[in-house]
Amino acid sequence: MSEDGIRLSPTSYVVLGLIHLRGPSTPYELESAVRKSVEYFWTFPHSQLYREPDRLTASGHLTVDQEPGGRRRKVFALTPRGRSALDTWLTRPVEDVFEMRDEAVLQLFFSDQLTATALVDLARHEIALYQRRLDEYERIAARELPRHGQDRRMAPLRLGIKLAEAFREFWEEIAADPPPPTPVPDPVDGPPGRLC
Amino acid sequence: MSEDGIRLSPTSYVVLGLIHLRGPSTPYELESAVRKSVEYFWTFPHSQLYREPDRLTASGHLTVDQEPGGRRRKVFALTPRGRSALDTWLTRPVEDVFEMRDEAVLQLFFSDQLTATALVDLARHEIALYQRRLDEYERIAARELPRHGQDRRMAPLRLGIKLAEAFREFWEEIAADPPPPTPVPDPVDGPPGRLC
DNA sequence: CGAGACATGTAAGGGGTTACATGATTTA
DNA sequence: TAAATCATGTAACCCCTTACATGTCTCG
Repeated sequence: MSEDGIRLSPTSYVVLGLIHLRGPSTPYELESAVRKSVEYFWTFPHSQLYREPDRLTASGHLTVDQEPGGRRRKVFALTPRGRSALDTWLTRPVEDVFEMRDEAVLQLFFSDQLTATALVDLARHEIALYQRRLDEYERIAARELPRHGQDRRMAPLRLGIKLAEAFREFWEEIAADPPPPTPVPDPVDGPPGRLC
Repeated sequence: MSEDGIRLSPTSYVVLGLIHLRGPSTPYELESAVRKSVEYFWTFPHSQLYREPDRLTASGHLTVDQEPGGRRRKVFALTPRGRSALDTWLTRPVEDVFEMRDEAVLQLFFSDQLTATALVDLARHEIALYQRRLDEYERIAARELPRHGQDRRMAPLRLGIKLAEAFREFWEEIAADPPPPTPVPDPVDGPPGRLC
């Protein structure tokens, strides 16, 4: 897709974007920037922040400058090509919408042989998780509000809160009124059910 | 984690779960079952539905029976071990909550140099995507309602609708009232902003 | 100056996506 | 019976995760 070689994944753009915001950075600095920024909606382990800049350097999107002694840190900087890749991406409409890909939801889908109480247990567990998640979000929001107010950097956080609330409400409904399992299909009459 | 060898991913449980629901199945049948069931919240390409059963067979969770002639289809069936893995998974609390991992949200986060109108374009695009998604969900819901009513197999769909609505509303707010870019930090006073 | 924390990487393996490739059935 | 479609798989690559491994600073 890109003229030469590598494919740029969202991870690539996180790296390019953060270096653009911060200026030349070491992987370690990127890691801490991630922790302070996108981590709440896009996590990754630190090893990626060492590997991905190398890839982007090989493809000409970054340059690297390594300290000769001491910690031999690698400082990565944007090249014009990297900058332009970032700009292009920013205005390219994304075709994929979200996917739930939520393991607990998968369990629910396949939960036919679970008793109602077991299901309620799962739901309560999820409620607790989302409540905790919401608490984290609120803490971040409170911390960032004075600096970021309602600017663009805050918007994803508002979305995160919206979504976590939706999940929590969903599981609360399940816990309050656990839906019955799907009746076992009678092989005699009618075609097999659609949602199986 | 499992006693011998392989790690079971959510994909593995989709395969185990569907075979449990349908009985012995070929990958092709699994594919069509996926299309009719979990696909709307957990997609995968058909190649996985050929590879994953092989893995699960190697680990003793499935057995395979291949037709000698014709299409030489492989029919996979649950073993007791596969069945028990499924049961265990069903009651194991999931520790991971959802992650947005939404590329458009990432764009928004890094959209500082975008004009308000360009941002509105992105938002409108997203609104259209989610509207389409919602239409699909409503179509599925209408189709399945008579058979599945309010049972467990329908619950994920309700969640999907809730979430897609949350996304759509979010982008509608962005489009109606595009937030300002984050002010460029003044390097003179104060530490660098948290959300960068 | 020793211990712990901070900082910086590498290696291996796996799961998933993309792409390729071909056999079998149906239909015109 | 040829074309189109349905059906069935394989191969390669790549990103990501997990795990390992080590060096450097800082503070008591």
